[in-house]
Amino acid sequence: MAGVRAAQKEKTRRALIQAAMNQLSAEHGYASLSLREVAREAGIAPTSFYRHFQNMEELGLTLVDEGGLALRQLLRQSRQQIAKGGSIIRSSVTTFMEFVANNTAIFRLLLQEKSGNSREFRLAVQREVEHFTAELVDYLVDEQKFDRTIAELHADAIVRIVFSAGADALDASPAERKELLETTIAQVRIVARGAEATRTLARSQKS
Amino acid sequence: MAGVRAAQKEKTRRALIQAAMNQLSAEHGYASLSLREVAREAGIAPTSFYRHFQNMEELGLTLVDEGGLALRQLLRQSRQQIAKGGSIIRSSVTTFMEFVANNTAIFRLLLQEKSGNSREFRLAVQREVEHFTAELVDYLVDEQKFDRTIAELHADAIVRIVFSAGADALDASPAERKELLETTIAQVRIVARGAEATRTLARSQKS
DNA sequence: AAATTGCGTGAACAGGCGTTCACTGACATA
DNA sequence: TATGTCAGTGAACGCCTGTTCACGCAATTT
Repeated sequence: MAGVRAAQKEKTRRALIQAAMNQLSAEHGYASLSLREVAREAGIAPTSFYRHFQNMEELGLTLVDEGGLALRQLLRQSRQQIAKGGSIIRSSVTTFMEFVANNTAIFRLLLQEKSGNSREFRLAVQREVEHFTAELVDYLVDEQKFDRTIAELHADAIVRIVFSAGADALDASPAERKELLETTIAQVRIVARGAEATRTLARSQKS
Repeated sequence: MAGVRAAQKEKTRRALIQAAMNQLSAEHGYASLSLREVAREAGIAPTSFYRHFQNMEELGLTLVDEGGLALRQLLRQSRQQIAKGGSIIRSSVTTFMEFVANNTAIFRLLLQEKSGNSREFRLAVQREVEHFTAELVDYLVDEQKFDRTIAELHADAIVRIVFSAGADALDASPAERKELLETTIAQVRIVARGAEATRTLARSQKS
């Protein structure tokens, strides 16, 4: 009843997930990931893989899920920093970029599969990103009193810019990353100013 | 001296490129593209492949080159239409989205390899995108009299947004694409307004 | 204590892969 | 007309792949 058995199973499951993570890199993407190699790295026989996942695809979707979870944790972390005061934009973008730097493999997976081969994968990643955007929209509506229509455009634009910059950061040196960070912050500010101007415009047309 | 031989060689070379294009799809990405399958579709023996390319990688880079070239030509064409009058932003974004809709395979390749496995690929795609951005910067500086610093931020932000929207368009239905187009146009306008506001701000600080 | 469950195994399979090699035969050159 | 070039070939290679199967054996249940 101690569940020694179940614990051992979970342990090898984690080993498989970790092995897959380790094998993911810039040169060796998910598509060219083999069941046998993953099993080898996890230290089990290829056949045992099937005790835990039906497919490599199922493993992959698990990775995407875990990546999304990590991203959401990041968001929460970022919001706490905002509460302490300081520039909302700077602290959010900085946190995001730190995540990218510290979780290269998982972010690369998310990006790859965002425009990747499997429809199910793409939808899974898209869901994660939408979640991200939705929280930003709520923030803009609640805290900054934007119209929902403008806030949606605004948030979507920011997410697109920041994710795209994150992608570039993967290949960048620390110095380049620093520059990329500042550029991105400046761009997000431009969008914020543009959204503000658009709001003013809408108001003047309304009256 | 008629060059019958050279013509035939070029023809099979094109057949190989076309075959690779045909095999590229949402489900079957470049990474899982096999020399033998490409040769089969091109109607030649696997061994003959080596008469034209040293690697699959070399073929892939050719695809990226051709894709980028096509995209740039299209946009230049679009800019000529602009000269005839009409909204710069609308016509550019529309042209871009039409390209994406009509060249799904090649655009998907560009996106995949932008965050893909091979460093050389990534750099090749990055070069294409930078080329793209550079042309936009020049336009903003020459025609719209922006400072180069602001123009660079501005152009980079636009390219990030538009490419990201293009990626989403790949999976979208015609109706969704229409909506995506309008959203993107609105976002680009927001960025334009933000850049304008930023320029005004910079001027008032200077004086 | 006996019976059952289920994770991990090693052998075996058919099939795909990239790449080499010596060769053919149509075209180009002299 | 004789000679050379070179795109295309088919067989063969060693290697890696996903998946099946029956089996052992420790944890669990009865």
